[in-house]
Amino acid sequence: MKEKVVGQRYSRQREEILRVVRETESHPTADWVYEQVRKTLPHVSLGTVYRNLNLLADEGLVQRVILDDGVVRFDGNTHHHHHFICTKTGKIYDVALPLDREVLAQFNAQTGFKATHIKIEFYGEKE
Amino acid sequence: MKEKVVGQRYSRQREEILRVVRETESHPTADWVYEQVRKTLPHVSLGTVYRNLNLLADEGLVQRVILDDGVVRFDGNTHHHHHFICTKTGKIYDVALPLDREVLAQFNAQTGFKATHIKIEFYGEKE
DNA sequence: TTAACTGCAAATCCTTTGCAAATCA
DNA sequence: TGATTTGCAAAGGATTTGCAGTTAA
Repeated sequence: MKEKVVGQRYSRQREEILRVVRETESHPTADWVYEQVRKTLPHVSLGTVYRNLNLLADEGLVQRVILDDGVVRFDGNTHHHHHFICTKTGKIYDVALPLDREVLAQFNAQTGFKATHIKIEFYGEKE
Repeated sequence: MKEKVVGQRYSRQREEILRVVRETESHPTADWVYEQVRKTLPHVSLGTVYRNLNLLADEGLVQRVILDDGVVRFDGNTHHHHHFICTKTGKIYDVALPLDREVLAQFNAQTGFKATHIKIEFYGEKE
């Protein structure tokens, strides 16, 4: 379905890049996305992948994720969520939990800051 | 006090680098540390700063901090703590709060993961 | 037609590394 | 002296950018 995917003009490359990010839960790097997209568009360039990932992230169609290792990854899940990182396998899992309000409230009460949002990373071995 | 600062051999450069990181609360980058150390050791090289920051981080004498912007920073505060990032100024504040156990417990109960530690970033305008 | 997009390659940024000289123990 | 550490400069890896050609609208 060649829908116009952002405010910009349609491009096959962008469509494929978005599809790849959406179809995985692996929180891929730009390079991994590039390798995948190459399977359907062998002449795509890495520059195009970077340009489009950034554009899609700016549009809010994908999320940029940077964890402790400093590696830039992308996530097709654009709902607000946190991450669990398995310390054994390195795998990253999306986790949504209704803890935010509570933690924010406690934090603001205890510190006097006015935090409005929060990002949590959980580490441990996935049971 | 030219104490032997790590398991390795003493060096003036390493001492200065550690001092600079300890004396600021600004969560500096390697480059900022380099500029500061240059004030007392004008011939220090950026490579030496990187080498020592990494060494000190590995020894646990400083902490490496990577937040949403992907920039690698260092923190002389080696106690377990979280960060508050002012969305207006970009300033990073250390925050210690006794919320971890609680959040971890709730998270594990709700998800079935076995998270053992947690990293929280708070965003908002500093009151 | 023409503004947006692409592939390519070069440039940039941050960090690491190899090496010969200097330094600590 | 011998092992570490240094400064320097070159190498590396990830990402961005300039440009001429291509393509969607």
